[in-house]
Amino acid sequence: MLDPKLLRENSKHLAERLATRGFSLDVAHFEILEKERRQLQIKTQDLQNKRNLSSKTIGEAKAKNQDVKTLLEEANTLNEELKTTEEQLTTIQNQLHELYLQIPNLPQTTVPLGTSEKENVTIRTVGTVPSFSFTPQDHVALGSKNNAMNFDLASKITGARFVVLQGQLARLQRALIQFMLDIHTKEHSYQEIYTPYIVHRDSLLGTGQLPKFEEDQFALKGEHPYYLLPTAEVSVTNVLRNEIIDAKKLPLKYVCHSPCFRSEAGSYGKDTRGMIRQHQFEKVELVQFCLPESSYELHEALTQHAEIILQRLALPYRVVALCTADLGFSAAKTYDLEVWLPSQNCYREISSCSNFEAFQARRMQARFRQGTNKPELLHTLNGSALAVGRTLVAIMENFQDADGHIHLPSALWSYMGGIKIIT
RNA sequence: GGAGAAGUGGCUGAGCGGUUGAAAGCGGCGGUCUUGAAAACCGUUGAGAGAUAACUCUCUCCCAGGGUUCGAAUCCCUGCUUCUCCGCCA
Repeated sequence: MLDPKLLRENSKHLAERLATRGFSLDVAHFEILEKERRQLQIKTQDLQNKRNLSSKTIGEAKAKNQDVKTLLEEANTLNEELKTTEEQLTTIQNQLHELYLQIPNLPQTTVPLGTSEKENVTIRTVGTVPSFSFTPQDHVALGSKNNAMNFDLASKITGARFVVLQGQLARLQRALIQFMLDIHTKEHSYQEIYTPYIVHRDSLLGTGQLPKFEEDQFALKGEHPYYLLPTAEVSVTNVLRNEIIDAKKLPLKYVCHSPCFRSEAGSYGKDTRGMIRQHQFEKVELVQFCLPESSYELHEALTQHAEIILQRLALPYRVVALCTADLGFSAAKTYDLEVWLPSQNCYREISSCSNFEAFQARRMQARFRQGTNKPELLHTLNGSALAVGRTLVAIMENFQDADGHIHLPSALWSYMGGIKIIT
């Protein structure tokens, strides 16, 4: 959510900045609502004040055993007017709140302008793309050996866009999770955290998945409006919802492994083959809470933390700054990490590292306090480090040999019980 | 799943339906004292919103949402959470 004050004072300017990311704000409509809200609020508060005073008078009169009949009649008339005014105010406040929830974050000033993902800017390219003396297979073909990666089996159990991993591939996925968690906890000093995989509406509202992206979520049937976790960003960021934390404790850094569930509505026909786009996948997520003045510095650092995983795994990748048009709803700035996939002969997203500034914190009322100052909104950051399923795919495809064996990067050997090659 | 109890400020904890935004204690902050610290003493100390050029003033908030009432932290209903007991269970 944007700062309502800022929006009121600068609606035209903000509308221009929002337009760069393809969002059109109806300034006229907004200003009408705001004007109405303001008038109704003043009127309501005035009537409430009168009501409070009159009640006090009645109390005092009663204490002196005076007759309060006329006072009561006056109070009743006042209350009728107050009631309708309050209802009008509530209606308009709700309308405004709905509107606020629909407005995406402002792109930060360094975000490249663009009208489509084609205008994303590559910041750096790391590692060398492998060259093969044979035609490399994709992970689906590689994984079909011994049924180690089995999509038919998954669809028998559940349906399309799920996978069953068996044997050494299942182990490799587990090894990757451990490997990533170890690096972030030991080398980057993140606190490991385990959270529920089911969340309620308020959590999704807090991080910005709702109300706009309802169709991307898996909603659970039952008496509670529960959803499957689309990313640990949701559960971990909401740790500080409605909290005021001591500035001395900042930055707060969490790492969380979780499965992620996405309905992938609207992506029919996209990446239908293989493990790239699934309804369920594993991810290791980094989340940070920090002071506003340090969020951009920490955003760079967090991106580095994700990059280090790719480097240790010897995977070729590039870092891309998303342009205004490609920015996610809640993000002010995002770097995507894209890993090389030989079968597709291109780089594919494996991580997304974003600075949300105060956008999520305002929705969540996540604040900090410095000394005895007034509470202020935190800045939140997060990034995948990494998407585990896609990392598995990248390892299989980049490190295959002519026989279809996978030569594991040395960083994983100890996590695989000494296994260096998956045959 | 069944039966009970409870949810008040950073924490502990009072609070007959009417100057209670809320006693008291702890903690925090400022001060006195002290070479310094501790102790003691004094003062101060919630959040959000609106009006105003400003001093200030007003409104809302005692888990959440409804209701009763001129007036609700206090009464009623629903939900959520926590605790205790029973049942079931990885």
